[in-house]
Amino acid sequence: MAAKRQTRAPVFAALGDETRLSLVAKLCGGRPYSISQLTQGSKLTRQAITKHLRVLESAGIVHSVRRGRESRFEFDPQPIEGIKQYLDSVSEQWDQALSRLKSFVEE
Amino acid sequence: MAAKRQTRAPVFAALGDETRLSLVAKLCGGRPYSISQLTQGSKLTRQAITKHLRVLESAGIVHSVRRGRESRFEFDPQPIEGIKQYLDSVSEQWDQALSRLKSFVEE
DNA sequence: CTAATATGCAACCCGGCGGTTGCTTAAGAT
DNA sequence: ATCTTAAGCAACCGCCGGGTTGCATATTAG
Repeated sequence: MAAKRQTRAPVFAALGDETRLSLVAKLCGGRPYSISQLTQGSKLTRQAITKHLRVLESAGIVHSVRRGRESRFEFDPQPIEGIKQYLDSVSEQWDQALSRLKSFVEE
Repeated sequence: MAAKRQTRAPVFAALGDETRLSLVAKLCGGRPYSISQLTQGSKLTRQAITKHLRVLESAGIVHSVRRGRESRFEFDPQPIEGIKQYLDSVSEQWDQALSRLKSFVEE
């Protein structure tokens, strides 16, 4: 699974939009929502919401399941876990840099 | 500086680019880098790198300090800590949904 | 002083993104 | 069989983002 590297930028990009963030906020509650349901309350068109959902889907953050005439979207946690790990590694590097600096000053 | 709330989408967007991710990777090591230094090794132009740095700066992830004729960029950890917290809340919601589902199935 | 280095500024190009409108097709409801 | 609701498809639009080139300016080196 080493070939999966360098693929977290699209995940960040997918989350880099307020509309998409609110969609994620709704969907991560566990319950699936149809496109129409997700459009309710939003000032945007159904097609606009659909496009945003496709972006999230391409990033692997959600997936759709056709159910009758509606397609229900469900949350998928793996990509977000992935970027959480990445951010942890960034923080860790930073913390190590800080402690190196501190011990340097102290000596 | 309290009126900064609900502004994590720009942070995600700033990280939604491979070039910017590698800049962050370099800068989070603690050592400041000038624009020319950051351009070294990259196939991009100095101006391209500069633009990326400005994007990161607007998101609060880095800041520049003028030093003589060069401007050195340094990492700033707060915005990334912010989105880490946000992602934690998403994961938490998801986990709670899972456990609710589990206990529902079990009864 | 002069040359070289580091950056800033501005214009420009192109492609993709966010969003809309219009029409079509698929499934339920009556 | 018909009406209605959910969604897909496609074209179109304005705009911003990533990238380049060209030139101007400031600071350091010789």
